[in-house]
Amino acid sequence: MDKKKAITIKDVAKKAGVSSSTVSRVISKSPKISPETTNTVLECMEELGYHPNAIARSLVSRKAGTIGVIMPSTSKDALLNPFFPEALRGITYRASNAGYDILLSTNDSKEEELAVIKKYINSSKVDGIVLMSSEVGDICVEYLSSVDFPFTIIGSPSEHGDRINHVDNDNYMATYELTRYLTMKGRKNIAMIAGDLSLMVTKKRIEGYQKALEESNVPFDEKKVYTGSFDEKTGYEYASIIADLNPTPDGVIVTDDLVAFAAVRLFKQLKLEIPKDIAVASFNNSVLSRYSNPPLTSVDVNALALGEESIKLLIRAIEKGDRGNKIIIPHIIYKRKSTEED
Amino acid sequence: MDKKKAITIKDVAKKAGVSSSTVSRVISKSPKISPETTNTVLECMEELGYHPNAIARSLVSRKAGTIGVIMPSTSKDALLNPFFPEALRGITYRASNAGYDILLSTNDSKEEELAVIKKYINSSKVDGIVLMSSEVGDICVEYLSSVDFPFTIIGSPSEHGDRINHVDNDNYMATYELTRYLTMKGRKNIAMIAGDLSLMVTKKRIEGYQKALEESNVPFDEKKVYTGSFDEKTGYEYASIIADLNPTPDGVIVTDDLVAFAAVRLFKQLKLEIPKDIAVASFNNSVLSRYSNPPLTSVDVNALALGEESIKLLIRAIEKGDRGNKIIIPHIIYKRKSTEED
DNA sequence: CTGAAAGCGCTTACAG
DNA sequence: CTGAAAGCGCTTACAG
Repeated sequence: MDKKKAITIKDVAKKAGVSSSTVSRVISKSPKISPETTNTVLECMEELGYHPNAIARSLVSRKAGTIGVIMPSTSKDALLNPFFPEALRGITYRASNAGYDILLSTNDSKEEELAVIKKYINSSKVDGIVLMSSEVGDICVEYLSSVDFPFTIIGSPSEHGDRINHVDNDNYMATYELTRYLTMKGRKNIAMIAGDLSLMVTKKRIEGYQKALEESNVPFDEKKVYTGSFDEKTGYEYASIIADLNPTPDGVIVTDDLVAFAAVRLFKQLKLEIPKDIAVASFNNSVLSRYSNPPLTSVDVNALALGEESIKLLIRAIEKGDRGNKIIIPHIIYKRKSTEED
Repeated sequence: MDKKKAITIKDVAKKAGVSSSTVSRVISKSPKISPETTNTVLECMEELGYHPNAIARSLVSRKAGTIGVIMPSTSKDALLNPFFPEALRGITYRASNAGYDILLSTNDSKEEELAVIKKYINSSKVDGIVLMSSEVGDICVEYLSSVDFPFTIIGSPSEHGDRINHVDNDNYMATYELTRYLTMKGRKNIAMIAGDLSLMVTKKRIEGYQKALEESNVPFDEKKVYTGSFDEKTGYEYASIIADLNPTPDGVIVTDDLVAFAAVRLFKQLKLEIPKDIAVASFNNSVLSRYSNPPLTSVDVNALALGEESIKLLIRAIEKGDRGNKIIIPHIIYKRKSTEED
């Protein structure tokens, strides 16, 4: 593939009878160019079909005009719920509005993520980075902080949070409210399937759950909090353990619809009625939760807004050097039949 | 944000006591550098913490090292099924293995897509482009062909397909098989909810459906093919129309699980038994199809492979100028209770 | 096997 | 308001 000789700023300059400096200033909308020259230059650009070369521009301006987005591809952060696509949509939307492109990377481990981050930064390909997931003691957060490169986390950092830009839900409060709602409905024996303990969000949610139980005078029993891997299979396994408890819990909080859905299926197999015998409440408000039988009560975390705000924060970090900003996106609890007896 | 003075090839050259040409050659693994010089240069790079600047490299090599991915964000291509995230995973995986980064753009219309494509190309930010969806008479396909820029479609082009790289399923055959399978089960009155007619995939699927009916001596009736917008609401509406037909069809093919799921719910509301009264078969094999009650027979299109192969093709297009290659990814029909009476 | 030089397409002080 | 010149950090013929 040989590329044909590109039309450059010089061609435009020659045609317009000005210097390339002037053309450059027209491109960057510098105010000190007379309207007339601006116009002739603009016309010449049009006629020649000229387009600025972003690469050359980056080289001298030392701005990539690009934001790196680091996304997990599997595992801990169940990729099956619409969280990531939705957040990504918010990210690309805001970024492109602000004139940034998105460099996307999906990775299977934190080590891989770190390698990509270093590559992006060292090769000057990006001006800032969005981390779409973070865990306790996250090595990527650690690294980005240490080199003071502009970045934002979707989620919360486990350490020095006052110096790290992040956007998150109030997961403590969301789970508190969800649990309180169940206890208000008279549930007194509530289990939880919580996800991977290495994730900050899991910790926060367990805290909210515990707090709500305590306030409701329902004893907190850490044995009834099931953590670890997080997929359909886990949903089945934990659900069957929960069903076997004596007495059987009358409520379960599950932190993802997909897993909740699996649990519901198992409960139904065991002839447990939902919500009569056991209420089920969940997170992410995906299609699954709406269409499940019965429909699942679920917390909508507003992934779109999380994505959008992460970019707003990042751009402030890039352009103004802002650090340590935090934005909380409101959640909404959608109450459905899985917790509401008729 | 002022960036600290970067460590450049010159610093390495000085420290190693060689010219920057030599350092450059070491970076690009040019064979004509002696092992000794190579080693000392490598050491110096290590000691100085040197990393090549990808931007500068791109400028002179005229290669961006980046692939643009154009993704629809809404509408016609129901974003709720895991197709896009999965395909994206295949794309990023293959691309990063081949040393390319991914520039991602999500767009709400073909006009927007075209604008982004032009921007990517004109600003030299990408070496090639993947189109994740295409419609009949697609303006992006038209443009990319006309400028002969390397690109691949996931799906099929409506015109001059012999010159356009694309990877697709055999949607004609998949739907043919699915329909035949229903007629073999004794279904004689099969409706179809097919999706947006402006998409190539919709046309192909309708053709396969028609062919199978004809071969089964079941008359094809285009009135029983429901096209147009494609979401949960559509699923409900068309399903209620279908249920009202006289006689009521004994089978329906729906080209997406989410829509099928909505249809199933409506049928159940109307006390139609599935599959006894009406069999339902669908596409995409998402979580929904597995967890639906009853589980849905669904065609798995292997989005991951579609993504991976699209990149393989694109890289050949970029690096070797290949055009007009086509790859067919095998589909798998997962037969489940929605079409299988016990 | 290695170096000096030109150049990729821009921007930006500096000078006028 | 405009231009000449230097430079961003690299690669690549050309020459030796």
